[in-house]
Amino acid sequence: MELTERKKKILRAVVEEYINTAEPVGSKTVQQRAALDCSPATIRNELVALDKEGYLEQPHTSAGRVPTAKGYRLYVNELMRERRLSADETEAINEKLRGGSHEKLMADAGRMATELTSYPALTVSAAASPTVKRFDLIYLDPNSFIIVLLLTGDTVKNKLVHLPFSFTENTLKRLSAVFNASFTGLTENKITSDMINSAERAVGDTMGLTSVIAGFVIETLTSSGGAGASVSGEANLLKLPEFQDPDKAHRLINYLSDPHNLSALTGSPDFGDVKVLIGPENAALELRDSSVVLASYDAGDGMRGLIGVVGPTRMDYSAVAAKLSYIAGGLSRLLGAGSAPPAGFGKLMIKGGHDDV
Amino acid sequence: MELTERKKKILRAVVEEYINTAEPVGSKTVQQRAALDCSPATIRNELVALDKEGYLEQPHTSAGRVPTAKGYRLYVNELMRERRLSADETEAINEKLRGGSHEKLMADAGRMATELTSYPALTVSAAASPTVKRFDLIYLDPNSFIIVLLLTGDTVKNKLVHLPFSFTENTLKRLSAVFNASFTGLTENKITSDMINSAERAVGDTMGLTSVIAGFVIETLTSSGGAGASVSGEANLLKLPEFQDPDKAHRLINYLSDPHNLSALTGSPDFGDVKVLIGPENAALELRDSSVVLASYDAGDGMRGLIGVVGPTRMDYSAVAAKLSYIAGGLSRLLGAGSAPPAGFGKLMIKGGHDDV
DNA sequence: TTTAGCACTCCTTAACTTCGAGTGCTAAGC
DNA sequence: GCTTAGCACTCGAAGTTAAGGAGTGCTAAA
Repeated sequence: MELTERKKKILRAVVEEYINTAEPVGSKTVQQRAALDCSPATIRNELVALDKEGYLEQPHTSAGRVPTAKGYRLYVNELMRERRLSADETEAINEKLRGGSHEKLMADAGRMATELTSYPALTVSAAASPTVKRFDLIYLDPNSFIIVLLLTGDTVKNKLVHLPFSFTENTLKRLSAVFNASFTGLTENKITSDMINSAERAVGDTMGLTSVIAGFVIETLTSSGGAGASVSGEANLLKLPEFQDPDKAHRLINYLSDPHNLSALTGSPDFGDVKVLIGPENAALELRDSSVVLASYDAGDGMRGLIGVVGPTRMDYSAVAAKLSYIAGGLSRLLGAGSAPPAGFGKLMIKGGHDDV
Repeated sequence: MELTERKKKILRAVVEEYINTAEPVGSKTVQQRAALDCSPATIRNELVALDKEGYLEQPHTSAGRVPTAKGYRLYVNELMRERRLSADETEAINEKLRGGSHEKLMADAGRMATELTSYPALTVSAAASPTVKRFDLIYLDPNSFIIVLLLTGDTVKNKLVHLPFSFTENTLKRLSAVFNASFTGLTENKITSDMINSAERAVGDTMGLTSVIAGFVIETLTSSGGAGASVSGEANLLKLPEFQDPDKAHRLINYLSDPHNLSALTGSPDFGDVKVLIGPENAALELRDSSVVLASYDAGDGMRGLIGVVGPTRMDYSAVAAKLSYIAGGLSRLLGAGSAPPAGFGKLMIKGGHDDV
């Protein structure tokens, strides 16, 4: 059942006032805020109706109204006015978000999001199913070499290997050729032990070099496929009235500090533009009375990521969504595949990172 | 002026009781705890003396006693009984701490420290002055290549570079040779623009390839020299009675979340075994009513690092120091040049802060 | 020097009060 | 039928007072 225009106006007023003050909103305040041509008494009647329909609730009899998750949902879907960023804000974001490795960019973006929204920010990035594009072995001495893997998404991974037995540079060259020929373009689950065995025979490796290298390849593909996730600005929660209870804050911060939990948020498959999860809409128990706003970006080459913030359900969704969307847009632009050619010299388009594994 | 035996016993009892309960300690409790052959009245007289000498204080008249920073300092320096780890504890640490990259090990060690002490753990690692040991360029296509640097400390760094102009594999080979010849073994401040220019001439590079690469080398040496720092388990503070005030907790967590602040802790140059900084002994204002316990490890090749925890001044210094010392010993063992077994491993030696206050 | 005795201090907790914002309801007005 | 003024009522927030108790400092005697 569709709400009347007036009810919508009232609901909007309640939500917006509550977002600002964190105090239950009374009929008189609504009247002023919504600039309605009717008395507080009339508004009280409407409030009762909105209450019955589940959009609002009272902390206790004879207190003002507070939006429910359903109320926020309607607000976000229909009532919210689009918030555009000010020139200052976009400029600040552009300023902070220039180049660097994928990791650095994500960290900067997270800090930026925290700074702009004053909520904890989280970033998650995941290659859908990474594969090796290019494979190299760098010979150092008879017992050591470096493995360098170029993955889809232009991520570079490396590992320094010391072995208790010796080998020749030539062996490494052959191994490198074999791996480039047979292990590129494969996702982790496509690599079988048969393949490793046949590679071993192809180079005549009797010492297990092949399996050391294959092990690293598999490990890298697995861990890169798993998302890289991090949080920043958790401490900001403590300033919010809804987290004055240290226990409550502890539970949430603790939950956020486990990257595993963050990756779970990617579970939601629809990488749309901005996604808002309000209170109980969150799968995780720990997030049930908080809200999460997520914006996704596309780094090209199968790499996708999320940047988001976690805050109380009482959140300025409009402003937060606008900011995150803008940041995510910047990330897509900076990381995305369709990268425009660099402007001039010294302004290089540089991808990849300093990953040491 | 040296304290009498009895006063020391009393001080120890107060400190240890307060560590356990977080409540001011009364004369009667001291009597029981210290198993002294005198009445509470006698102990009260002694408490007054310890109070006057600055080892104890009262939150208010007619409350029990609480140790001052000076009291804790004496306790840590002289009164504390060495705590040895249980087999379970050492086993748990050995279990968690096996291999992996330096970063992974540090992260594991931090988590371990948080888990064992239930305080936030911090890790800081720094290469004294890293240099490049080996230099490689991997040709990908006419516009892209990967730079791979092997640094002292066996850290490998890489970067994928896309350029708006093209070059040949041969050019890269020559560049690689030149860099290996003239840029290895140099600390960041030894690299001059003259050197870069002459390298440029040597390969006949007119496009600025050389300066791109040199830029990365310098950037890498600079950022690796700067310490890598991180914290984990900040949320644990919120469970402590001294951080029930969200504002206080906020200030500290915020302070810890800036890696720059953590690196500052390395400032203290004496990498001894274990270092305890009690309350006002800390330089940072934000740490003035907390304590920090730091253990250092040596990863060989000029790499050194710290692992520590931050907690209330009311901290079980003995247990914390033992645990950190053991973890740091493990790190030295796993990361160290493999050569000498870390001296005094498992043995507890505490170097203190200043004797003022 | 030690200790029993005792008055005193001051925090903690709980019960009770006041205050006021905001409600729901009723009845009158448009 | 919708709106609105009026009014009694509810209930938390904030302040006040009172009781309880842990622990002290002091004094005087052993």
